[in-house]
Amino acid sequence: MAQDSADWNSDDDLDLQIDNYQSSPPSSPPAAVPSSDELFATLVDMGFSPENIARAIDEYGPNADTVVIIDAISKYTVTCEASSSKSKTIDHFLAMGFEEEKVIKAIHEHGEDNIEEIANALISSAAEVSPKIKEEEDIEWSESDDEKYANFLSSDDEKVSDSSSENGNQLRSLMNMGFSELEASLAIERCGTGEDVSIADLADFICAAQIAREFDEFHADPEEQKPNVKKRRIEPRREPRSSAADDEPLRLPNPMIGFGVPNEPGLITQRSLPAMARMPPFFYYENVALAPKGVWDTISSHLYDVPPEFVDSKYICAAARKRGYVHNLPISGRYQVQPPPKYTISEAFPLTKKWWPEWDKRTKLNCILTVNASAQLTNRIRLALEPYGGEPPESKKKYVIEQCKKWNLVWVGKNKAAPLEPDEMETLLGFPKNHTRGGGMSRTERLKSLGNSFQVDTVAYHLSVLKPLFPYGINVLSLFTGIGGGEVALHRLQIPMKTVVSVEISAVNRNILKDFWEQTNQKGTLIEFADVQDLSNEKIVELMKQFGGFDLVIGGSPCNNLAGGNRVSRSGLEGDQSCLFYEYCRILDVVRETTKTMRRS
DNA sequence: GGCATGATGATCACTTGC
DNA sequence: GCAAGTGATCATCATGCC
Repeated sequence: MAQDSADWNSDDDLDLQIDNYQSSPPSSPPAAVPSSDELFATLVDMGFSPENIARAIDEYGPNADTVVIIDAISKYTVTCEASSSKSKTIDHFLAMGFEEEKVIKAIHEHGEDNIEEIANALISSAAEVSPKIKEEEDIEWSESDDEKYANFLSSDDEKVSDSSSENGNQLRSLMNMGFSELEASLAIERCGTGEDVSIADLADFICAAQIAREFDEFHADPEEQKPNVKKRRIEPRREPRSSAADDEPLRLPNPMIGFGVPNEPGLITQRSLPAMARMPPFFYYENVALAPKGVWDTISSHLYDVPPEFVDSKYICAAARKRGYVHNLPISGRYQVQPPPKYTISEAFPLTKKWWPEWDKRTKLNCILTVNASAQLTNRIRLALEPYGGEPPESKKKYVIEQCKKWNLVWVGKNKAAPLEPDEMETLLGFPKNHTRGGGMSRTERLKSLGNSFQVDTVAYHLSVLKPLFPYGINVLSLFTGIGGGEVALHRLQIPMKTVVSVEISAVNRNILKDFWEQTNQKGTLIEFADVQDLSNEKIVELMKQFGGFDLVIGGSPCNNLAGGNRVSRSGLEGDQSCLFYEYCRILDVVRETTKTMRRS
């Protein structure tokens, strides 16, 4: 089928296509080197404390390499967690947002044990500074919170407006500490006022409320998110949950848009990661959303309790693809790779419009699978429709629509519905046209590999936050690489790949990635391995020492035993292929531990 | 031997009707 | 609230043709 001439990968010449998408700037192109403000905001979004970020930037300078900054923050965090040398009192007040210098001074003046006096001194000090109004951030509040806040304002107007009241003082004090008025008011409303409730308790309450939103920002019942006043800012790592019985099983969101997708409302730009998930490297794991019950609970529990981000790619491109992504990437500052994917079938394949019957209401295709309809089906549909001109009976329409949805057919002639060609699938999935062509791949193998691949635009949208963090390039460990969806995404984002260590069992898929690497004139190093089970811990450490560690561990383990289409062996994570998920966990753990060791030395 | 083709349900989430 | 119906799903395997 001919393609829209404006399509980003529609040129026949592969080199030209590559040039096309290399040179296309992103819609909101980030600076090559992030400003200190951008860096600060991104690191806050990653879950690092503002105090540690400021400390690291102060120590190494605003132009220091991002990796150095993260490294320094990690060290502070480790030190903080271990409470080895730094006073817990200092940590306590640093976590509340006070400046370290003033905290130390207050402790010196009032003694380390006199918490209340230290707090009062710091608050007085903060009040002397000219008021700095912090803009309302994207904090999710339930309707009941809004209602309570409104009631609070209406019923306690006098208290709030009375500058001499305890309530008003506490409100102002909390706002001076950088909390929003809404946060401060809710804390006062829920904790009460008086001598038995200190500013420190209120600040702790707000911090605890932020922690309480760590998990399941989408799914959790607000009633179940009552924060614990005594909850600490940094939680110890929880042991993997042995069964889903302890917690409510993960549920798929509707609409399935994760933390938000371009062109759709409901964007979320803040989340708090479990403490154990915050340390480097970044990881990004993908698999089918519609896995057997309990599978995603298991996956999440083995990946540091990070809740999956479920996204259906139909909200980004013209084909559905329901997937879960577990990652520790920032979610603020995402942008869509350019040019954006075609959003509907008619936009993706404009020539089909001419033949598309009015009674076929589809605007999106279903998920691209690993098998395709036979050419014979096109003939059967033609024979079913031809006797009726343009208006077949309902029974025929129903049969044809059913087959079209089942096999993802598009209209390419009068009464002629045909399966997608591999290059059309490449377009839908965000790959360069002919990406899977050659390399010794048969048509059947192309279909299988494409059916198993990432939707590049979706993955690129998630990975786009790495662009300002790695202006000088990134080291990637790519597990279950397939045809290189992650690498194509990074390339389309124009994030230089310094090193890619790829592990992929299929020889033809490895050839595809190698071809892509050469065709796109990558300057970095590509190393390919065949089997994750052969990638020993020692080898991983050796590679990391050779290349200076990995910044990103990306991959989607086999879904064969999870996918709904498997009628033979849908046996879950313990299946012959899908059990390789545990290899991803093993390797990620080794990378994390080695990263920690390397950065301490 | 390589490849295309077609037959083979189960599971899950969601909708609908009562 | 519950049961039945509906639709979607990164698949596997045997068979026949070239």
